[in-house]
Amino acid sequence: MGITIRKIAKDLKLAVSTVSKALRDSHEISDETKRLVFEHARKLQYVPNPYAGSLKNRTTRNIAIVLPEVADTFFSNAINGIDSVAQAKGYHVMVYLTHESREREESILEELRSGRVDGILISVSVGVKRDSAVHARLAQDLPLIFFDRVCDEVATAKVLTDDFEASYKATTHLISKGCREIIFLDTAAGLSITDQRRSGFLKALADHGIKNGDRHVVQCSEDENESLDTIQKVLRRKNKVDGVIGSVEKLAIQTYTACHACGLSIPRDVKVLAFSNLQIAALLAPPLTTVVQPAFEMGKAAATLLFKALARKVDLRTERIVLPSVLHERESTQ
Amino acid sequence: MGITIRKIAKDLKLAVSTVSKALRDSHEISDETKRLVFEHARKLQYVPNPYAGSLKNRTTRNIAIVLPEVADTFFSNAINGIDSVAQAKGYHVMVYLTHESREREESILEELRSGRVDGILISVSVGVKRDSAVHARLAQDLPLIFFDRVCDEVATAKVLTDDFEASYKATTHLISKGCREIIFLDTAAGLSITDQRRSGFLKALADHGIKNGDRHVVQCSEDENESLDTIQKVLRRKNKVDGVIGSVEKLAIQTYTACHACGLSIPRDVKVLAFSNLQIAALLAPPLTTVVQPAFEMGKAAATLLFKALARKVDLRTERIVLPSVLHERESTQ
DNA sequence: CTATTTTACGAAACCGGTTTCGTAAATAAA
DNA sequence: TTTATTTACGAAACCGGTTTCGTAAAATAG
Repeated sequence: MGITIRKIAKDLKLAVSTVSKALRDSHEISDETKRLVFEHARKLQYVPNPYAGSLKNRTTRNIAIVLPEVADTFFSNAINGIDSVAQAKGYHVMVYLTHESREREESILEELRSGRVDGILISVSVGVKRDSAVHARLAQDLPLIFFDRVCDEVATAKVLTDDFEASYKATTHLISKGCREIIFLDTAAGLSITDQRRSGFLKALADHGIKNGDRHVVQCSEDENESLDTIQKVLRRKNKVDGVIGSVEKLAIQTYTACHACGLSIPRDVKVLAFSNLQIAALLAPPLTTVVQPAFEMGKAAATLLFKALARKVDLRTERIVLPSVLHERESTQ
Repeated sequence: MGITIRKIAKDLKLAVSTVSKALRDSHEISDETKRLVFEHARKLQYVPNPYAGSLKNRTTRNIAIVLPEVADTFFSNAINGIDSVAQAKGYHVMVYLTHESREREESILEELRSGRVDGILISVSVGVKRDSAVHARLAQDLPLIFFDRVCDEVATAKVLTDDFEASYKATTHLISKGCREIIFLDTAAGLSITDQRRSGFLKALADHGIKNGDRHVVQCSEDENESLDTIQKVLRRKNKVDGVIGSVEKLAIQTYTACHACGLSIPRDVKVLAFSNLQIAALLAPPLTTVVQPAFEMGKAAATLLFKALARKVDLRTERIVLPSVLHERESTQ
């Protein structure tokens, strides 16, 4: 059992309330008494129980990050951004991994209605609908902010990148390099971000006179092997693919693996480009052209917004922040 | 304000204690009453406040992971391993990033004595002494388990890899490939793991008749640019370096960058090998030979141990788990 | 010097659960 | 039928803080 405020009160023959007030530096307490209390608290190495007071003022100084996975450079950098703000504000970060399971995500959110955290930052998993009732209800109970992967139709704050524009630019880049038979590797379920990226892709194709854009979109699986298989089949088909866009990081890696397996040379046979935050993209064979999202900044922006909401300084329902991605041209699209 | 047990009691004209017991399926309550309570709780979407009861039975179902950073494949995979166990046990995971700052780590640990979490899994940052008093004291207050980077002299559980042996093997591998002028890139401060790895390296050199092993150890900086600079200088020195071992992942990446900058060919001019969990090591130019730690399993083992401790089924002071690393030979050491 | 205000502190309620203990009613044992 | 034991529930204390409110003593005003 740790040191409590009552132990200090007893030792000093003071009332608990006096000690509590002294520690909170209340004007009701004399400087002399405060000194005594602080000194004794320090001697006993008193650390207040965070959840005791939390009951009364219903605030835990905990926030939750809910995301598909942590072994992904975008997400881990976003966590860094969030953590940088949280640490500065004296908040604690709880991490919840959904592993791209809608069911798991929903049960986690259900649990978070309990008051374990004061607010939530979330990047939804595949399979979550854009008007998810679970997310909508949670957003009414406590501050909820979407970052990157959002539920468009849930009325709360969103922190995004310019996915449509970035994808349009990336596609144009491939076209300018001479690609005509470009494949857009899509994720299994409709993620908000890949929807945007696909739209940008299709618009670019259309604007450059490439017909039947839909034919260029390939649905991949969540299962790694299955997905790898799909990509290989596509690369081997008759009308030769000369460009590939990976809509998420994983697919870029799989594309490289698939090209190696099919004996295709990047960028000679096929040019590859991906949405990815891999720091070592430049060290790959060959260096990979990437659309890099400002992951750290997005996390930071989302967290900053959350703390504003906790201070009731903003109405989350109308907040929407869009940060720009950057295209890094490298050898894979030379 | 959420739904409380008192609200349910009032609605049903029962005592709070009755509702509490009913919800916990106490034998003191009749099946009929339980049914009523459960039904009403469900209708009201009651979610118990986790910290209310936590006051009485001093348990939060929260555990903390304290680590240097999350944007690192070893750590993010370890988190996955920990999370897999925690989720299964119904525990919640708090993540604390130290960013390799001893001061920050210590202040975090100090805060964790408050009862915010039931136990701690930690991989210490550089600069933490092997007999850190802060860590030792915390280990007395609540279950603390070191994983990977440990404080040898703090008497509590440790989950490690066979760093000495793995490094010995890795060095032998380089020697067998003809390397004589092998450089061991060490981290700035003495981490337990790099100490072990350095020892294994030196032992292998000695066993193969290479004198003055210490001359082969190069201290790198925590600062990325500074470290890169150091590596480049080493690569350019007169008695040509023909092998490099990166003791941590970051250094491997920097070595690649440095070789590119110096115009050195891997593996022709210099063979490179690193302790790294990068999944895409095989896609680098050239594919990197790595010593891979069982990150996920280590996290899992550490978490499992923690839950055993929470169930008072083990004495952490004597626990020590060592898992094997695996050497993946690739082109960088061909 | 009395009346009023301020200062400094204590008693107790409260937050939302859990747990102990007491007890009326129902059931079983004698 | 009387006594002993269960059964099913309620009252209240408790966990460790915060906060409200009441009040002696000290300071200030009149």
